[in-house]
Amino acid sequence: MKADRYLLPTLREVPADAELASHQLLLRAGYIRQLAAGVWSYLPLAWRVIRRVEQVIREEMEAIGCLETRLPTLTPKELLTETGRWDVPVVYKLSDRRDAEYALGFTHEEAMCDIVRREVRSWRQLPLLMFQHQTKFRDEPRPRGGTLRTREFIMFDAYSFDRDVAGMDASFDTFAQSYRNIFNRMGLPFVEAEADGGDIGDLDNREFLILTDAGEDTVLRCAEANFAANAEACACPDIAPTDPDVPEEALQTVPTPGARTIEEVAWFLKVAPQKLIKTLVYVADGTPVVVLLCGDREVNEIKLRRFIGAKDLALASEAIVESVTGAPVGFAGVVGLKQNVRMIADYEVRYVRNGVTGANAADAHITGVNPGRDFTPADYADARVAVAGDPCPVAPQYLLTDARGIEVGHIFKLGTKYSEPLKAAYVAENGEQSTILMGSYGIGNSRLLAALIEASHDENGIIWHPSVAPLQVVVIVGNIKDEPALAAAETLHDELERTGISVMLDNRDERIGVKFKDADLIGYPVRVVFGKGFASGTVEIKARRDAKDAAKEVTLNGAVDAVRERLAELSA
RNA sequence: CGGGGCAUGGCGCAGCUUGGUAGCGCGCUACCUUGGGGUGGUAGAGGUCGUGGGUUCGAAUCCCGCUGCCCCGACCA
Repeated sequence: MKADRYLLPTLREVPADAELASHQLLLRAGYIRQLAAGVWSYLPLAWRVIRRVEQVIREEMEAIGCLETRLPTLTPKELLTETGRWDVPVVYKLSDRRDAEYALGFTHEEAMCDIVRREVRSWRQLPLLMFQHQTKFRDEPRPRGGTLRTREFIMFDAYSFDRDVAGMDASFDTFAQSYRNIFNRMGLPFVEAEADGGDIGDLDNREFLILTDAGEDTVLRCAEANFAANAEACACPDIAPTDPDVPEEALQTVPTPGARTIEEVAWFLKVAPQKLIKTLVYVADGTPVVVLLCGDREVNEIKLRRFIGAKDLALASEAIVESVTGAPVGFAGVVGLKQNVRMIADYEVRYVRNGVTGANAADAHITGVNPGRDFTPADYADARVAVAGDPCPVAPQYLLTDARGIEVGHIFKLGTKYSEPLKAAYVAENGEQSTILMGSYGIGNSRLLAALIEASHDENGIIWHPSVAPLQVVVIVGNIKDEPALAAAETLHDELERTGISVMLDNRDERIGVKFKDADLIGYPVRVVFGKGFASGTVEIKARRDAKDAAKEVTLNGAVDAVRERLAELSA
């Protein structure tokens, strides 16, 4: 590759719209350009990285016998109607000239399962693993962070089809290990976390994240127990406090004029927020439910919805709150609700002694409230959001710490969630029809582009791992008017390419400082300079991650070997 | 969808308060110069000031509507 014939639109200044380091560097180093909100063009350098990423994944898929396919982007409405996913909010819809309707592919469980239901007959054909690399379309409410969250993005997605649960579990484990191999090969430090499967599937699932402050997700971790979970899915164990027993006080109604929020009531009554029993009214599939939490806690609607088994769950409207409690919003309480509705309390509420709760009447609260004596919830459940400082769910003697993370991969056991409605079945060994069990596995390739940079850059630019770098080596000619140097650099460029090492020859008529700056910005793992030492037969070799002045002189004859050694060392 | 911000040559910005010839730096073109971390100089090219309307003799500037983009939140298969 010759720089004078390449598209290298590097920017000296930071584009105003970019906040994240990865976003700024992708723009400044000439990798991407924006076409619309959440819609990005990949310039030649970025496309090379994407293809490298795809290749690493492809090789790991071949290693586990996962077959590469390419499914359509257009998905007919009828197929998505079979699984009830035509009307999910992120779908881009379009119609043809005969008014037939289609979705732009946002994921491919249905399309992949459709092939299997048509072509797979017998247990002998299972398990079957297939994958593709493809552009997905999702009408994101808010794209952000360059290629971190976009409306059109490149994704690896794989699907497993198994005979039984044991097979599905084995496939899941196979992919989990494959993911570790993939990210390790890219030199990407990652964490595996228990996660919420969203609507895609609610069986076992696991996220692969890289930890960075730029991340959108909060990960809770326990180093001692080697535990990690996405905060939205992290379990909270039911643990009794070790506090000494406190005698129960009598109920007392106290005036709290205008104090509606937890903070206001806690301040007004001079009690700790965790003494307050927060009383929330939800509507689950049309039925009101009262949820109780300690005042310093937030409800985890994902856990709550799952516990109730509801399809829809949302905070009740003001009118419903008033009809359930008989009081304006802000004064709901556990004692003396107007309507008899199901009451679900978070585990912690069980251990509240002499708590405070709304009086179900305007401008009043009740003190001395004790569970068991004054109210009895239908259920105690894990209903709150876990936060840093909470006990670890697997080793409660340790406390969780938090960190931000970018989700780069997610794997799911799907069971029969899609194969059942789509009627994907096979004839088992015993001659009976049986439903196929599925798994699905995704990696956001274009998001990975940003994540790799978040995980590896400095103030001068990107630092690529050789496995994903757009080019392995940049050969810089200090001054192209030095014709022997230029000629020798061209020869080295050709030799390196012949040995299978991708290389950019920076033969532009620029000062050497410009070439150094661009090389650092673009992030080639290894740099070779034809400069001062060339007259005496040497060139300089330096890895991008080395210090500025760490270049080593090698003889021109030894340059190819030296580059190869350096790359091997960087790849380890 | 709620809150905030921005829109002026390719990029970064000033000009707007107080209406009167559209400006700066970088980049780009040509030539000279320089040649180890974005060299210095000379001469150039390039802008319907996001868009529609209104006020005015006159609008980048004042008023109203719309659109686009960014950030926070909601949401996020």
